[in-house]
Amino acid sequence: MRERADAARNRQAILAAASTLFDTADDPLKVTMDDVAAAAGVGKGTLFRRFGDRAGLLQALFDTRIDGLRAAIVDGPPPLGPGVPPRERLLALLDAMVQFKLDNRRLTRALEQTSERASFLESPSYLLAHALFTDLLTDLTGRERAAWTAHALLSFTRIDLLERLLADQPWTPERLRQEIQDVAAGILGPAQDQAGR
Amino acid sequence: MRERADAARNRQAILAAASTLFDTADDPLKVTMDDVAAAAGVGKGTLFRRFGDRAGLLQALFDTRIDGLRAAIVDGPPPLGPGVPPRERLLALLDAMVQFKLDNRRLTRALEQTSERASFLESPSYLLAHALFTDLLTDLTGRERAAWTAHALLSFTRIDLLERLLADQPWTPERLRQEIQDVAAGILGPAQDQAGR
DNA sequence: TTGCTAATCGGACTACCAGTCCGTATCTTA
DNA sequence: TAAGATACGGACTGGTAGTCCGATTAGCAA
Repeated sequence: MRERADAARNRQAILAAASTLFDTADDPLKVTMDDVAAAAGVGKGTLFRRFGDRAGLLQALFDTRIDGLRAAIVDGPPPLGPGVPPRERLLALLDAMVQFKLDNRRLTRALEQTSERASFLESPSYLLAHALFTDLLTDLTGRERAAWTAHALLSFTRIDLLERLLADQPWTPERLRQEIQDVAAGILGPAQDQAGR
Repeated sequence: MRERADAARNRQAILAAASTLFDTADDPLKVTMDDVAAAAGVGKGTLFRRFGDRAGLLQALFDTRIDGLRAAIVDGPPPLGPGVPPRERLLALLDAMVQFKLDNRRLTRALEQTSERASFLESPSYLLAHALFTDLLTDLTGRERAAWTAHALLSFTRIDLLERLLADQPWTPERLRQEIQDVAAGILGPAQDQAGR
């Protein structure tokens, strides 16, 4: 059955209000569900009925924002899309993820630090990224090492680490991205194709 | 002025009780400060006066446990102690840290997931490890890249990542440690001197 | 031993927040 | 337009970190 008109309207109002709140707040962890409900002009019950819990709301917000990137990866043009040599594609994907998280840093922080129990290592977006990375890595490092190497690369994109680095004086986003690329390139091995290891 | 006898006694009682509680609990995040106070046979006020807050208690516990490792690093024998070539020492240190965190996994989990505001990236033990790693890396990768590379290596030791991997069927602690060593070796670049060891 | 003072004790109390509940209001469809 | 299904909202619950302050006790001097 379709969602009732008022329900759909409220869903949008909540997403819009939450989007602004989390982006604006200095500390997104301090944005409460009451804040969101109030800003959306909606009761608390409505908020929870729509999104289940805090993590659900954050994931929904994150999903709408990351959709463009996901599309670009699934069937976009190079270097993110399919049909690119694994090594290049992995580096491009990693860079795109870093960029995305920095562009959405407050929301990302809220998301990665909210889910305590099922850490963000279990979240749909992480699982998806890990599956894709593992697949691409299988060609480069062999099946054995692919899974762990994928985790290793993804661990560079944790928002607390990224933000911590940017808080240090000499780091700019550009320099950070470049260094991540360098280290990642080291993990992937020399550019020349070497069969297995 | 020295700490009063009853205060010192209570500090020990609290540390002992908390140690047991955090190690025993399935989910150390569910151990409350009330639990600790009750188990130690002490009032809540006493607990907070001694350790400031939850993070302070956890850090104090962690510090007592890690002290042996710290001593081994500062002036112990090879391969952890000083006087070892940077590359070897870094790999040994990394492995020791992984091992330590796994041996103390519940406490480590409580610690790394408790400090929300000042994430564990600001904790004394992380800062110490990062400083040491950066120093050793300066010889290997140059000053420029040392700081970031240190973060990259340390990101492999996050307890949620380690535990997540161990939860997957095929991973044993030994295999995990070996894979971490392999990837870390890749980051550090090929060994300069003779092959094999 | 006795008495004095400052440090310490303990548990009731506050503040805060995620998530629930249920009587009321609104939408949908026939 | 009326009935039933769905959604609304905000008062309420439960649970936790951290505070407060009157009662207690250690440490010390006489």
